[in-house]
Amino acid sequence: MSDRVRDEGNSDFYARLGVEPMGKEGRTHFSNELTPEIAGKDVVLVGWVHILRDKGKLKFLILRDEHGTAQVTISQDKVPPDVFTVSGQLKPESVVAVKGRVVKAGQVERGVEVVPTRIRLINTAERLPIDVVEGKVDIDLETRLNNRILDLRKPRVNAIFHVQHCLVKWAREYLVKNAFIEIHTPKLVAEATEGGANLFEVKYFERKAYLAQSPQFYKQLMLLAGFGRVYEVGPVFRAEKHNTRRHVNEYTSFDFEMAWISGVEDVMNMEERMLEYAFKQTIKEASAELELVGVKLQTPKVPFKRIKHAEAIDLVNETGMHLSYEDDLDPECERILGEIFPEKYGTDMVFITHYPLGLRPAYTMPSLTDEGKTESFDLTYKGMEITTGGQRIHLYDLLVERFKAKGFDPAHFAFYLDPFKYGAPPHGGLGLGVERLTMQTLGIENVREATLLPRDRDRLTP
RNA sequence: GCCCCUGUAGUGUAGUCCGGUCUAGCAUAGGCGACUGUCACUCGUCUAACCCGGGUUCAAAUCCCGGCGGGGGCGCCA
Repeated sequence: MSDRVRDEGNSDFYARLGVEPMGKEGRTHFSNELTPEIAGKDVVLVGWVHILRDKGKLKFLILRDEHGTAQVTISQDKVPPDVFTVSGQLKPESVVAVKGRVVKAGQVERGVEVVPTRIRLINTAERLPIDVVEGKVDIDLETRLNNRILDLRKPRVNAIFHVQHCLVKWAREYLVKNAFIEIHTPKLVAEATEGGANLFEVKYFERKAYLAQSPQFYKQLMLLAGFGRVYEVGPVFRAEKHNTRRHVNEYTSFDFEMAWISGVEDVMNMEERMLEYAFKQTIKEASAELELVGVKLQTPKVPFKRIKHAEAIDLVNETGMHLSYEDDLDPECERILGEIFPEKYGTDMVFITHYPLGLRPAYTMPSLTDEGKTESFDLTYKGMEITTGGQRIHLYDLLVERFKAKGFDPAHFAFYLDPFKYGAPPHGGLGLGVERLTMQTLGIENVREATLLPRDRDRLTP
C-alpha cells in the first residue's frame, strides 16, 4: 500500500485509503466543553471512537478526546443518509471528526449530546490487541506494557501521567520561586558516583563511559561554580538486575541542591514545603484526573514528622524484628513503619534522619551531635522511600578522608574533589524519585504503571 | 547473583494434582444478522487457543526429559 501511495503521488491517497484529511474544519470544542449552556450551537469534535452502541436505526457514538468523552447520537431520521452510513462503519479507536449541533439530553450524564450533520473518518483502526475500554477483562501488566501506547489511551491510565505532570510542574515552580535555577548535567560519565548501584557501560569512541546513576556530583559542583541553588529533573540509570514492583532501570530523578545551609534541616524544610505546595496545587489542577484514578488526595501537613534512624529501628524491633542500629531499613521494615506511622504520628510522610555512616555515600556529612551517624535523611511516604538527601561534605580534607574510608581512590575522582580545595560553600540537597512519588500518591502497586515507558530487566521496547 | 511461581483463542481465564467424558468450557474482543434512547446496550449466530521438541502410554492440554518464553520476590536503591 505504501508503495502505491508513493508511486501515484499525493493526488488522492486519502481517498484511496478511505479516509479524509483534517482539512480546515478542525475541532471547535473538547468533549468536556459541551455543557447545556451551549445547547443549540454547532460544534466540531475530533477524537477516537471510544464505544459505538449500534442499535440499528439508532446509534450512540461515544467519542473520546484528550479531556473526556461525549455522546454523539445518530438517529436515522435525524441525520443525513451519508452520515448514517459512515457511522455504521466505525470501529473502536477509529479517528473521527464530528460536526453537529449540541442538543440538551437529560438521559446523558453531561446533559447534552451532539446530533451530527457530518462525520468524517480521519483514520482507521484495526482490531485492537487490548481493550481501551476498561472494566471488561483484567489485562496483565506485561501485556499492557507490550501495548503501552494503546494502554495509555485509557482515560484512567492517561490520568496518572497528568497527575505526575502536575506534581513535577508545581514542585518545580516552588523551587523557581525560591531562587533555584534549572540545570542540565551530563548523562555520559566516566565514573560511578556512589559505588552502590551498577552502571551501564557504553562505548565512548575509543574509551569506556557509563550512563549516569545520579546527577549528584554535578549538581554539587554547580554550587561550587557559584549557582546558589540548582535543580534538575532528568533520567538516571541503574544497571541492577532487580525485578521488583519498586524498581526500574531508568527512572526520573527530581534533584535539588542548595548552598549556604546551616544544616540538613534546611534541606528538609525546603522539601516539605515544596511537596506541600505541589500537592495543594495538584489537588486543584488535576481534580478530574484524581477522581478518575479514584484517589482522594490530602495535602500533607508541614512540618513532616522526623524520627531518627535509631528510633525507627526501635519501632521495628518492637514488632518482633531483630535489627541492629547499623542495619538499613529493608522493604519489610519500610512496610512495617508504613503501618506504624499513621497510627502513631497520624501521617504517612515521615523523615528518617541520622543514618549510620556505613549506610550512606562518602560525600555525606558526618554528624557532630550523633557519633557515627550522618546529617542525612530519607523521606518515606506510605511505607516507601521516595527521597534520599542530606548535608554534603564541603571540607576538602574531610571529603578525601571519607572517600578513602569507603575504599575509593581519590585520584579517580579528581574532577569532583579538586574544586573543593578552593572554597566550597556548605550545602545539601536531595533526590526524589518521580515515579515513586507518583505511585505512592495514587496508590499504584507497581512503579512500572507510574512510568510512561518502563525500562526493566528485560524490557527495552516500546 | 540467589529464590519462588507460571506458559490454553486478540485479551482474561476453566480444565492439568488423580491421563480417556476435551470434538478444550466461560467471559471479553472480532465477523455477520436483529433492534429508535443506549450508557461495560441487549439478543441470535459464526470465527478463534493447549509455547517448541522428544519420551512414556492403547490414549497426553494433563505424566517425564530438554529447550524457549513470561511473572514476582530478595540483595541494592529512588
